[in-house]
This record gives sequence, C-alpha cells and structure tokens, in this order.
Amino acid sequence: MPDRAATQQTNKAPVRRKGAGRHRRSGEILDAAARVFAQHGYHGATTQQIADLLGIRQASLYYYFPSKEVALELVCMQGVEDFHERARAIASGTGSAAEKIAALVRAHLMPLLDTADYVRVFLNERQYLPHASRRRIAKWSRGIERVIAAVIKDGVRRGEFRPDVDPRLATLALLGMLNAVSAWYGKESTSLERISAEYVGLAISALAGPKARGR
Amino acid sequence: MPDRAATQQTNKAPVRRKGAGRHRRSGEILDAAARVFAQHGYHGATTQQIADLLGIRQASLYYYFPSKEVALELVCMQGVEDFHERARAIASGTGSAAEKIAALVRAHLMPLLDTADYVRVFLNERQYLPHASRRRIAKWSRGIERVIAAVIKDGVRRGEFRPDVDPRLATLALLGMLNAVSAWYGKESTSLERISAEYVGLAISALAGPKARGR
Amino acid sequence: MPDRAATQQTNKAPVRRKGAGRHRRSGEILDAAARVFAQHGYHGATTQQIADLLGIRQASLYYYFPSKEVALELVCMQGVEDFHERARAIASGTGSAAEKIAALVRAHLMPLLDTADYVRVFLNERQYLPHASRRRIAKWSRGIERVIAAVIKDGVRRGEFRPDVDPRLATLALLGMLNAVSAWYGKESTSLERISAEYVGLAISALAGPKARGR
Amino acid sequence: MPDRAATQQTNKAPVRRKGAGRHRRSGEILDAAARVFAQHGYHGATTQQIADLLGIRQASLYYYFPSKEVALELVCMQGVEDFHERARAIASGTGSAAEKIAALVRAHLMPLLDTADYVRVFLNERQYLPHASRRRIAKWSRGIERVIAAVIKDGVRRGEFRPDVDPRLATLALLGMLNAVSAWYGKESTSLERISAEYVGLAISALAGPKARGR
DNA sequence: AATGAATGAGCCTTCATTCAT
DNA sequence: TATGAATGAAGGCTCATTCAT
Repeated sequence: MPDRAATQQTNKAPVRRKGAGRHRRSGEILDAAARVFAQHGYHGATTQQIADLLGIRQASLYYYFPSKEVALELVCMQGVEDFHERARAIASGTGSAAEKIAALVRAHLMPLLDTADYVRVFLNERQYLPHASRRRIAKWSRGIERVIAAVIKDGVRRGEFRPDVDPRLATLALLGMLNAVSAWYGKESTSLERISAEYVGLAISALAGPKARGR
Repeated sequence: MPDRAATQQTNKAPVRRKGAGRHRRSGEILDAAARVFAQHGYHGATTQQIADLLGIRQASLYYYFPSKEVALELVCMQGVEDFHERARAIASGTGSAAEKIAALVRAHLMPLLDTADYVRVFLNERQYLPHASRRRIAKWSRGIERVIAAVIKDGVRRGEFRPDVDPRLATLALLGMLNAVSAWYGKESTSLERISAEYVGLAISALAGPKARGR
Repeated sequence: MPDRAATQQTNKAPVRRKGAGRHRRSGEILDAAARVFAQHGYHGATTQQIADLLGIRQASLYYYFPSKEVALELVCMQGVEDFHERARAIASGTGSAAEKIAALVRAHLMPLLDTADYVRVFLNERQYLPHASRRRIAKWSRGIERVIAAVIKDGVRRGEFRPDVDPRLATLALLGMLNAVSAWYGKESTSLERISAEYVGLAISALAGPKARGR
Repeated sequence: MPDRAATQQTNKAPVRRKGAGRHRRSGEILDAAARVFAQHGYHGATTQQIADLLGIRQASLYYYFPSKEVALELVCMQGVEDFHERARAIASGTGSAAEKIAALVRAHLMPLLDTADYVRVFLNERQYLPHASRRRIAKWSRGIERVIAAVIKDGVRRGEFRPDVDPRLATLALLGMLNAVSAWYGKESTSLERISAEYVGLAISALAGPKARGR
C-alpha cells in the first residue's frame, strides 16, 4: 500500500484496484480529498481546500472526479476494501479462535499507520453518501462484521470463549473499541504496537473470560 | 444562553440551562436541533430543517439562539454534562472496582434511551465547534476519562483486574466500545437491557481476565 | 431648544412643533434615534440600537413612531426648522450685509452645541427619505439658501461685497464651509467660539475681498 | 486586491491597483460599485444593485472582490490617492502661496469631472470602513490637510495672507467648501470651470483679505 | 492536463415590523 | 406604556459545478 503520510508523494505507483484511475496523479488527488474530508467532514470540506492542498485550481479537480460525492465514495471504498480482504484471509486460515481474533485486531489497526485519513472518512462520512453508493459500501462493512462474528461463534462452539458471549454484540463491541482508535490515534504518543498489544489482550480476555486461565 | 454582544439584542431570550430548562419552548427547539444535527451532521444540517421540525419559520429560531454554532454548543453541553455527573457519583461510591465498572457501563449506555440525539451530536459533531467552546466541552469528556481510568487503576492495584492492564488504554477501549453503540442503537432490535448486560460482561472479563475466575 | 447633550434628559418640556408627540418621552426617543442615526447612518442604524440606548425593548419603539423612516423624517425636521427661522429673522433685520453674514454664520454654527446629532442626520441622511418627505424637508433647506443668497446679493448691490461674487455659488460655498464643521466638531478641541470667530472672518473676507480694507 | 485568507480561494482573481488597472473588467466592476455606493450609501447599497448595473449575477461579483467591505475600501482608496499626489506636487512647486492655493482649489475640484462617484464615496462612506482600513485611508486625507495647511501657513508668514488666519481652521473651511461641491455638482447646470473660477476667487479673498488689493 | 470566468442554488443571519397581552 | 414571540423579506456570502479555451 503506497505511503500516504506526506502531503505529496512521488513514485511507487499506487496499486489502485477499482476504477479510481490508473494514473499516478489520480492517487494524489484522492489522498488530498481523503485528508480534507477526514479533517473537516464531508459537508464541512470544500473542494477549494482539496485544490489548495494540491496546489491546483478548484476547477481542475473536475478533471479527476465528476463530483465531490463521487470523490467521497472513492475514498470510502479505499478505506474499507482492504479490511475485508485481510479479515477474510485471516478467518479462513488455520489457528485457534483466539489466535484469529488476535490477528484480526492487529490487522484492523494496521491501516491507521498510513491510510488513517481513508479509514476515518470511511468510518465517519460514509453515512452521507447517496443511497446507492452507501449500499455498495455497506456490503464490505457487513462482510467484515460477519467474518468476525463467525470467528467468535466458532470460538464459543469450540469452548475457547465464554459460552454466554453473544457473537453479534461482541463483534460490535470489538469493532467499536477498534474503530474508536482512529479518532485519537496520532494525538496520543502511544505507538500502534503498544495499542495493538493491549487491545489484543483486552479482546481475548473479554471473550475468553475467567476460563481463559488455562489457555 | 450566553449573552449576545452588548450592542445587540437586549431581548431577553428564554434561557435554557441544564435540566429541562425553565421555558418549555427552548427545550423543544434544542431537541429539534439535536435531532437534525444527529441526522445530518452539523455542516450537513440546515436551520431550515430544524425550523421545519418545529413547524415555525426559520427566522424564528434566532429568537432562541444567536447562531447555529451556539445551538451546537448547547446541544453538546446537554449531551455530556450528565455523563460526568453520574460517573463521578458512581466512582466515589462504595463497592468493588468491578461493581463500579458495571455501574459505569450501565450509566453510560442509559442516556441512549431518551437523549440519543444529544449524545450522538456530542460524540460526532463537537469537533466542529469553535476553539473556545470546544475547550469548554473538552473539560467534561476528559473528566469522564479520568474518572474511569481511576477506577480501573484502583482495580488493578487491588488485584481485582489484570496487572498488565494499562488504565489509560483500557479506558479508551471501554469508551470506544460504549460510544459506538450510539451509532447503531435503534437500528438493531436489541434492547438496551440486553446490550448493557452483555457489555458489562465483556468489560469485566476484559479487565479481570483469567484471574476473574475466583470472583 | 431643549438640551440634548446628555443621553437622558429630564424637565424643560421639549417645545416640539409638529406632531412629533407632545409627551416628554417622545423627545427622549427622538434624541436616541438622532444619536444612532448620526453615528451609524440611517441604513446602518438598527432600531435595536435605539432601543438599547433607551433601555427599552425594540418593539416598544413602535409605540412612539410608526416606522424607522418616519423617525428619520422627524429627526431631519427638527434638524432644520430652526435654522430657517433664525436665518429669516437675521436677514430681515437691520444692519449691513456684512453684519448679517456674520450673524448668519454664528447662528448656523450654534446648534452644533446641543443638537449636533439632529444637524448631522439632516445633513447626511435626509437623502434617504422617501420622495414625499424629502420634498417636504427640501423646502426648508432651499429656504435657507435663498435667504443667504439674498443677503449676499444685497451686499453686492450695495457695494459692500465684490462685484464679481456670484451669490448662488458663494452661498453654496459658505454653506459647505459651515456644514462641514458638523463632521469634525467635537473631535477637535477647538471651541465653537473660536471656530465662529475664524469663520466669520473668512466669510467676510471672501465676500468683501480687497475692498474690505476700508471697513 | 488584498489576499484572501490563506486557506481560501487560491484563485488569483484579477488585481486592480491604482490607475486604470491591468484588467479592464476589474475596473468596470469597481466603477459600478462606486456608482451604487455613491447613490445609496454603503449600507443602503446592495450587491445585487451593483451586479444589475454590470449585467452579471450577484454571485459573480465575488470573483472580483472578497466582500462588500473590501469593495468599499478599494473605492475609497481610488477616491483619495490621486488627491494627495496632486496636492503634494503643487505645494512643492514654485509660485506664490496664492497661486498655489488657486492651483490646489482647481486640482481638488477636477476629479469631480470623471470620478465623482469615487470622490463621493470617499467623502461620505469611508466612515463605515472597519477600523483597520479606515486608518489606512485616513493617512491620505490627513496628508492632504497637512499640505494645504502648510501652504497657508507659508502664505501668512510671507505676508501674502492675513496675519490672523488660523491655518488649521482655514484648511478645514477650504476643504469643507470644496468637498461640498461633490454633493450638488451635476444637479446644478454650472460648469466645473465656472465653479473653479469662483471658488478660487473666494478662497484667495478669504485668505488674503483686505490686503489682497495690492496683488 | 488545467484554468479563468461565471453562475445557480442555497445558507445563515439580520431586521423592521406586527400583534396579542 | 410596554413587551414577548414571531415572521417576511431580504442581504451578503459560499460553494459545487460548468464550459470555452
């Protein structure tokens, strides 16, 4: 995944999957949109701010995307696709349920390192997409929920997790805990490494509970 | 309601302080603002939508608050003040750390029953307040964090919770888990009762971990 | 003419001529309007500012005048009526043309002492009156011009003033010089006494010119 | 045109500096603003009226200036800059004090021929500028006053003018007389030529007084 | 690949005014 | 004599978007 930390980037051709544009410049434009949407919210952001970040004129943006709304959809898409991919890979692999949860937690936090803006926009702004694209995007997030819930269910069935854990609610709790990090990560000095470790511990404990002792 | 600039409007518009507010109408206006802000986001909301909800003309809103921004601040204030109050009361009460955490979880979810809009606005829109009011509001939320962290720290010290729990991170995790509920509560059919019970279980397990067995 | 220097006044029943209201309070309300109009201009002034100055509510103003526009007309009227009266008295009196000009200058500057606001509003804001009242008011000012022009013309005819003085233009010049004082009087520390003396000298010299020597 | 706030509008809108301005359109827009401000006063004027005069949509104005207030400042600036320049040139030239006064009077009235709107706006509306720009503009007008006062003082010292003339007050009187012309010039049928001649005569006589005979 | 010029739609806000009390 | 509540009309300004170049 290309480094998006800097405002401007250079080589390492962005591996954009869908039609986000095959050109390098398209990636930069989307990065700028993601940053501005993340900072001001979709409705609070102006195309002018995006253009400023890129050093081009406002009108020039429309060479890259047909509307602000579509830019939002593209950003949201980028923000969630990989999550699902990675979650599915982990879930369908081998290992105990606890190990899978640990891997899922780590994988879920990782993108905050270099695509934090995309993640934030997906989390907070997808709600403002028009119905059609919202549905399109919702599929991915529901997919993630389903994958996690399945792992938890499996852990319960196998006796790894507490029998009274509700997989659906536990999934939402877990995701809430993880997604909230995006809101404060970067303002705190704690490293993603530390956070991941702590959150893995909390998650496993929460699910395994008293019986976890024997693990 | 904060005074307008001295040269402006001596009209003593109805004052709405904490609680239900002396003047019923002011409360209704704020409720409408909260609802619209919650639904569309601060920047996506229009004062026209608020007025429509009340069946009054848009200009009439300005009899009750001097600006959309101040309305946001008032809503945010309402959305957080009580949290802090309740948290402090619980924390300074008697009982084990686990019991306090359980009570805190329940207390934190409770407002979703009848002031969900205020809570949502506080969580998602306070970031768009002007610096001054954001700081004012931040005090309350930092207060809540500190109260919870103190309870967790105490639990660790007393041996109730896992020794390797980081109170600060655990607090953020717990709040993330709880606050996320506001995003989906109402769309799911699960009752607050069920959610609370499950989340109490998860929280205690997460903190107490394997050692919790003896509890 | 009642003292209007202070923001609030007391006795000395205002000798309002026209229908401005026979009550004392009416005078105070008009004083406030004059002050606010003078300070902010008619269009820049708000009824709220007038109300603030009086310590009453905006709506209460409408007990005293039916509209902002009428208030302006009343203020303008007060600002000019006396001028004409006094000018006519002086012109129809006895004395040389020069003596009359001297008296006219003094009389014209005098009102700046305690009805400066009314004068300023008349000078600068009467142009914004609706056609009908503007015409009504214009009569008075044209009257003043005519009176002065007549005195000058007489002075020329009598040989007191330079033969090449154009009475109409000289009148406009004189009035321009005098009226401009209202713009800076009060910001300068010079007393009206000093100003009057100097301006009498300038006016007489301008009109009498080289021949004035023998006077 | 002053830069907009950094975060705003990188659009390099046409800049109009002194003189005709590089971009013709900017000049036309400012002319329209000057005319409307002159006619209705700053507060009484609407941006719609300016747009109507130009045959463009109201929103389009904001492509040329960032606010009505800035438009006022630009107009005021145009209205006064040249005055000062010309006055200084005349004062620092050669000739008797009387000759200089004559030249100053003529130069002061000249702009009424083709930039009357700018002059009127400067004279009557600059008071409504925000503090910062008012100060900026005040420098020019104070400069003009100082130049004239110096010439008068010099004339007194040289014995050309009456010894009892107060340079400061005489300057204010002279400027009042001259500036007042802007209020009625165009409504009267008198030519600027006639007015100038008459006003030169009045001014010289006023200052030189009885002794002027020998000139 | 980008931009200068312009615009339509809409938004927040102000303000004079009304009216029942 | 005054006011609380409300409103209609408008005003300045913003902003996404278009289009010829």
